[in-house]
Amino acid sequence: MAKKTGEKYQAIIDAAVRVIAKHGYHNSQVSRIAREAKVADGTIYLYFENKDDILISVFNEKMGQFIETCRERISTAGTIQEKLYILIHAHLSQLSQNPEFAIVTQIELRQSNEKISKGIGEVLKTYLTLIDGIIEEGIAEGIFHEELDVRMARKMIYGTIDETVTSWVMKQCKYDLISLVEPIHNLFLYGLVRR
Amino acid sequence: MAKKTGEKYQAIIDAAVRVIAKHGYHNSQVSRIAREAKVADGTIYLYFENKDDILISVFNEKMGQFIETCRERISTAGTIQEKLYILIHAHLSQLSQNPEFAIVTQIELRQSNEKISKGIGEVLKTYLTLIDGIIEEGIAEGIFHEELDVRMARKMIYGTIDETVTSWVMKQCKYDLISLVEPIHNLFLYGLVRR
Amino acid sequence: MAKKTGEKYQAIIDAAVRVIAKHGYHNSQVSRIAREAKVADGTIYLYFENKDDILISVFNEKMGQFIETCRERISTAGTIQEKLYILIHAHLSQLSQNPEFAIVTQIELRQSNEKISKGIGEVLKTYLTLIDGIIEEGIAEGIFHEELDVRMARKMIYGTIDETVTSWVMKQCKYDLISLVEPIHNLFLYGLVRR
Amino acid sequence: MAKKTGEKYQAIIDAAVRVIAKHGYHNSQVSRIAREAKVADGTIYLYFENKDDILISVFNEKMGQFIETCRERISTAGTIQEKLYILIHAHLSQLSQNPEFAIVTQIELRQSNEKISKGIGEVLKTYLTLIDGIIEEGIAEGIFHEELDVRMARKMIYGTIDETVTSWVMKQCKYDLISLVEPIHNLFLYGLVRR
DNA sequence: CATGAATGAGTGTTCATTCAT
DNA sequence: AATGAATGAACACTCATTCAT
Repeated sequence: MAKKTGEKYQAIIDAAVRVIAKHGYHNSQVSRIAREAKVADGTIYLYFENKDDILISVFNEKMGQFIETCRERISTAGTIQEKLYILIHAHLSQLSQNPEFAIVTQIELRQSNEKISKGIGEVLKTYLTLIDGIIEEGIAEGIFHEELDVRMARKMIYGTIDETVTSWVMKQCKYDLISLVEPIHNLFLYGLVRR
Repeated sequence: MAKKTGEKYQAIIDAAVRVIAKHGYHNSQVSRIAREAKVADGTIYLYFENKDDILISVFNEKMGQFIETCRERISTAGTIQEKLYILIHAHLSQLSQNPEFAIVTQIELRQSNEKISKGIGEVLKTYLTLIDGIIEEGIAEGIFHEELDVRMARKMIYGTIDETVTSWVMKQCKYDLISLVEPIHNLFLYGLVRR
Repeated sequence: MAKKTGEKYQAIIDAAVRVIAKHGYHNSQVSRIAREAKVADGTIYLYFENKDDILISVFNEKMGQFIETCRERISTAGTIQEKLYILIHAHLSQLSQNPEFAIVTQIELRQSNEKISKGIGEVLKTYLTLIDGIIEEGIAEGIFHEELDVRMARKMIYGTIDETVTSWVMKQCKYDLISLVEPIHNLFLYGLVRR
Repeated sequence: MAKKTGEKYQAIIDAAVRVIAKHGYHNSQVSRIAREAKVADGTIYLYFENKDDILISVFNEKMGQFIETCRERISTAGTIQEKLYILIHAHLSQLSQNPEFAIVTQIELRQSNEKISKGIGEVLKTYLTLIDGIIEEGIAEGIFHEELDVRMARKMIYGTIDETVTSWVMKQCKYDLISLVEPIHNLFLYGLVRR
């Protein structure tokens, strides 16, 4: 029914990101996205089931690329510590370079409804699995604590980075996000306590 | 104009938490909250400016108590490590005992609009300041790394705990949250890397 | 049920005129009138059947005095021409001295509903009858055209004066109303055509 | 945004006149007008900004034609006296033939709010200017008193005719309005006093 | 494929009125 | 007589979705 390809499909996805970033989720009417994408309102429904589907697709498309980029970069790393470093860096640098998308993921998409949350959850899982992989490898290599709770460690990593980006967006993306990679990396590896 | 005391005020606040937790923010009509609180629709507006004000008040009232409890418990602790432990424990145990409120804070309130976000931000700041205090004290006592970036460390602590609670709520609050206090505490103190 | 005397009755009437003149009919809530009269909302209903009754009573009370004043002044006049002059003068001077009441009669009360219109009609009739008396006397005395249609002449007199006051109110009561008595009088007596 | 043409636009305008004339301004809900016009509630908002805009448009559309008709007919007249006669006749005959519109202009539109009054004022001014033209011409031709106050004379003419129509509407449009043209004309030209 | 005019369900808020005290 | 907290009916407007062209 809804065909998920074609240049109009992409145009709508891109328009949606721009509109949501600019006007906020609650002011992103279908007709506004249509206008921004220079298509008719009805055309939207040739490519998307409904409004939620636009939002979910936006996230999937963009997040898909995001994760792929992370995975590729990590694969170039040597040590576990480097992989973790690259993960943090890839996450922050990508959002840093695309503040509009950052606004959408950190703020606007969380203001949406349950159905969207679920749709998003699916893709996020892939990302979390990527993090899990690094942690498990670290344990297997004897670098990380062997009794580490993988899911817990993942929550620390994801939760910390996510909170960092949210703070940055809330502060109008005014400061340099990349400079935080190093301190985050250190916190993850060695924690708060001095030796 | 809107008087923020009285038993009806409390009844509405409590009804709002129940209704939002059960039906979600977007299905929490004023009339539904009124019915749940056993008052007339119009009565709501004797105690609250508007719908947003209900949400903000819910958060302020409940979060106010939450923070106070955290602060009190922390003041009983001896070492910095204990204080951090108690913070994590207080946070998780309180939400653990009130899953309805947890749902509201972790999911529903983030789906609200800008005005609500602002109202919430104020109170949250108090909590973050509480965390900052612990970190600064840890540095001053020479227990934490002296070059620690306080705001970054705070983001790790808050981000990790927040993500932990969100995960728990998303998984229907099925598992024991308190058992996570210990691993979180260890992660915060010593990080991922084995010595 | 509603007792129409007492100092609170008067206080409410006066408060209503002030509130309506200042905030307009559609912004004159019962509670606002009550506050202005320094009585409780419920007290209003000890003196008035309902909101419409306040409005009607305002008009009756004030218009009653208005008509009485007109009648008294006219009785002092000698000729018919003088009586007509005095009528115009009494009408314009009274409203001129009380712009608040003028606003209420010319603008606000006409924005009210059917029931109020009817209540007002009753009192107005008394005024129109007063005008009729002058016209009939004029005809009887052979001063006015004998074939004059009394009701039509009355409509001219009332319609012209009323339109004059409305214009003046719409123009913020900025100019002198009394100076119009003379030209109106001339128009009534001799019409437009030169002899 | 609101496109002010098309058959649905006309249908809504006409429905509004019927509904308001029948049920009164305060009982003319948008949904009622929509039902009468056989369109959906939302369709109203494709053609009108808001409810007030319907009322204003009703007046402008109908009053526009009204004024145009008056102007055309007057242009066929010879003497000033004839022009005045035709003005009165055109005014009364048009409303006489459309009692529904008469009810709306004389009663219901005056019960509306300030914004509507303003919208209406604009068009009315055109009509008053038309009257002014006749008076000025009468003075220039030496037929009317040279010291005539044009604005005052206009108020007499408009006020008298307006009051005449209002009376007629209040009396359920039961008697013949046209038969009043002659006496009104005489009053305007020669006033009350016999020569 | 594409259009965009038309649809109509859904809801926060006001305020005249009541009545227990 | 007086109060004022509580009531609940009423309504304009938005916007996701459809479908005839």
